[in-house]
Amino acid sequence: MVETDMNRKYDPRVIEEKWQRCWEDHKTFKVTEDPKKKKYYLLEMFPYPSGKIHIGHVRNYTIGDVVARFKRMRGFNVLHPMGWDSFGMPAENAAIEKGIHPAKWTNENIEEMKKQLKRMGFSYDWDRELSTCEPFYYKWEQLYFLWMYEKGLAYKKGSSVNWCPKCSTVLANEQVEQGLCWRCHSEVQENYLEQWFFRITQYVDDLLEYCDRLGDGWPERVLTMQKNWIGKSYGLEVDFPMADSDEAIKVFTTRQDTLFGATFMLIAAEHPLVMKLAKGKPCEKAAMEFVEKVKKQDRMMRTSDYYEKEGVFLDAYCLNPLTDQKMPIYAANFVLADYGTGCVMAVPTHDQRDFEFAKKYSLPLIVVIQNPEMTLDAETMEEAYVDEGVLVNSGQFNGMNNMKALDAMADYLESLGRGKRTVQYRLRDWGISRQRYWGAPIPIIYCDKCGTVPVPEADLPVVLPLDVEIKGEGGSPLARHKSFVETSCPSCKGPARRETDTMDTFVESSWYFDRFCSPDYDQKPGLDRKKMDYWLPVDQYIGGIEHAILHLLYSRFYTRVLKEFGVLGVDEPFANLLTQGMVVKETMRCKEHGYLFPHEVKEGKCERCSREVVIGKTEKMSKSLKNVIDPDYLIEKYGADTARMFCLFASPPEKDLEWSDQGVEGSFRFLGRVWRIVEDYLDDVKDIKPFAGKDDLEGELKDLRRKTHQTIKKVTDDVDERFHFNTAISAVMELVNVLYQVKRPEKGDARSLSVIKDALETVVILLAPFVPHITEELWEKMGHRDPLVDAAWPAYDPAAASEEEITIVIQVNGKLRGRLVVPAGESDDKIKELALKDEKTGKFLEGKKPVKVVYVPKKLVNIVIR
RNA sequence: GCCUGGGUGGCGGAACUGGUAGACGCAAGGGACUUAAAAUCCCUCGGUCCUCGCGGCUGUGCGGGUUCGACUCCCGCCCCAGGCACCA
Repeated sequence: MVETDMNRKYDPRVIEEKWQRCWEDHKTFKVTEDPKKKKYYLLEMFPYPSGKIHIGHVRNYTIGDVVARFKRMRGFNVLHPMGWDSFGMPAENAAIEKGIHPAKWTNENIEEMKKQLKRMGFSYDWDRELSTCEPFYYKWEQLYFLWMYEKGLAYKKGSSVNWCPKCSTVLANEQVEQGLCWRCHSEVQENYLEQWFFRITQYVDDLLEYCDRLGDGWPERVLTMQKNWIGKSYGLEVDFPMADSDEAIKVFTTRQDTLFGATFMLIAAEHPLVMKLAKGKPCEKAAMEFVEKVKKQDRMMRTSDYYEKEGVFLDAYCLNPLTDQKMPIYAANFVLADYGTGCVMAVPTHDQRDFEFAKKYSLPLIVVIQNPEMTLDAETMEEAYVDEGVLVNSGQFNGMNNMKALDAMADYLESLGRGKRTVQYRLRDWGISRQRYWGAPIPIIYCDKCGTVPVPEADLPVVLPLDVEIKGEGGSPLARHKSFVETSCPSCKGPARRETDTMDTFVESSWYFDRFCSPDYDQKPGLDRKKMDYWLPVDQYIGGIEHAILHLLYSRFYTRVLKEFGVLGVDEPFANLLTQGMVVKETMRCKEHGYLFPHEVKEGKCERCSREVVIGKTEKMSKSLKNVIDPDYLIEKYGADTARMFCLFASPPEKDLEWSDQGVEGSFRFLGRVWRIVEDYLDDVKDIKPFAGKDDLEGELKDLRRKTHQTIKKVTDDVDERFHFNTAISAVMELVNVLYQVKRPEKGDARSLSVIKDALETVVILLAPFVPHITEELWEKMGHRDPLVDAAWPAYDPAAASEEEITIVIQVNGKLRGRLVVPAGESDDKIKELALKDEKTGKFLEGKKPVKVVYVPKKLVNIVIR
């Protein structure tokens, strides 16, 4: 059959669908454990099924797919799964707004997004697909909860939460906007609720310590963020005796060196001690009002600027344990109740907050660290002195450097029995209770007689009932669901109530990567240890920087818990982490119609009113700014390969990707260029074997062969070691450019054509991980029966890649003055000699004698003159 | 305020341990093909000066320094992005 021009044109739609079907039919990406092969577990952060994939997903998953396909070609047994983080609030909101059941909404979204992911040609083993909202999944999470409860790793305690009285539900911090509920704008209250917690603090030192061991595989900044979040600080607990009783106030400080300068005491407003001290005194009323005010202030804190430091005197005194000086006690709005002991010794001379407070309430100041540059005077100071210096007014410690005195003073206080070295952390236990419907039920039953009773393992899963009424108000739908709530006590069989809180969705995402290793395993404990041992840890994890702290920290914690249960055997879940940048695009707005979608702009004018469009800042793509690109549209117009190509080529993965329509066009053009050069040679090279590399070549063909092997090396290094796909692709572009430059050999010139064929095949193979469809098609056209996806990654031949001539740069005093082309094997002495004799360079020597000649082998000669 | 990144042509970005700054792509300009256009293929492309050369000077946020030689290392400063933010 004669091929017409039509079916020889690059038509992405046809070939992409063809190969996607082929991969699906052959289950190409299905993997099983194979002890003979080296495993490679590649994972991208699974998506929340919000409806459609966005460009951020396209980028994230394309990066992962390149690595997965590359590793596969390198002979690894690659696990590359995909699933759905399918519990969460948007589903509940959709239910409230549109009256669709969360389950229906979620599953429809999954359906749609799965179609889109398949259309991108990602190499997932879909047989391992999981969805966290299925009982089949969360059943095991409930089991781990029971085990954690047993070990005291899960516990219940009272804690304060953001509470919206109208919606009668708890709000996450990010759902409180300027102290108001994000949905109904009622004033958010502080509410004290019994909540479930995971004791993450039990592993705090281990989590911190391993930050350093993860060193090579994780980005530095993620580790610093985690370390800061954990916030370990070494200090001292010091007792401050009350002036008129035997009791004492305990404070935590890291600055015992300033203790002689502590002139008053501060207590967090919410601290019970505040009302205890004020009780029955004239200040009681003022104290109570103050506490109420601060509680409200606290809600505003996140969104407002610094608020003023305020306090109220509690008409009580304690004593400085070293000077016995009387210290007035204040309740203050800026002291944190849940850090340290909730009480703070105030040193106004050396702490800016304390300084401001002291000025406001005219409290005494004593300088205890003297500034070596300029003598400090407590009377005239305008701000606290917070740098290093020499101790003064500090008894036997006078004259010491304050940093050096830290240990000495700790020893002294410990010897007096008034202090004790301790460690404090910023990290708190992880509150996992959510007063919401669309989440995994917490497997606990409350009985009036027996108290808190865990659901017996045999009764798991506690299935989330689907027949609920979901309204915006009136609290959790679960709490209103009679047949769910009303149950019998597992221990006394009497009437009992179920826990109606569900778990934070971060719990599901803390172990999904484990479940991917044995997604169908239906025996206790839901994870098959043999498979865990084969696949874990994840060799490469890829996702957005927005999860740098919470998701990654929780996953690290959960891994430790599961290890303790013997469910798996690794210390850390993710050996290597790549955090990819955001996708950004310029914003466009019209004076009349506000932000505009790209399709609403026609030739720089607003489609509706023909006004000039103003190009705004480049920002992260978001629906509200309308600077979005629809992946479906891209695929429709250019195909998945072009979309992938652009995401990879425009910038390295860790940087932000700036969207450019012209850049997409360029990527499409390049693929067309590859397609045409292969098509062009196809008839001539179809039956020719690629050049095998024994006989000598000359001229252009030798250059082409050299370039071919240099490209293999460059692409291999860029992809394998650095994940720099943009430079890898430009290397292939260079090779393609050379192919276009080469003079076309005669039809019968088999030897020359074999070199061309080798170059063409190399282009196709090297591009395979990036653009799998077009390359698979071209591979087939070139006469291959076995699919490219299973082809071996080429090895480069160092001999073929080596240059026979090298260019030596000649510098005079570090300035480029000339070039020298010499045979690669030329001796150093000869090169130096040639450089010194060089005519052009000679002009710049001004007849002077070189003082020195620097020679960098195979690179340059620098002649130094005075 | 503190902690991370990062400032390179008109633009996105290269330059891996100090050794030819600007690979590759986009945009722009020119040429070939075409009746014409599109598509395609080829060439030019940091600035500046002139004697247009295989040319000189200059140029990687700014100011210093180290070095034979600095986009790269050190010190000081400016700007941008992100994270944390009263943690005692």
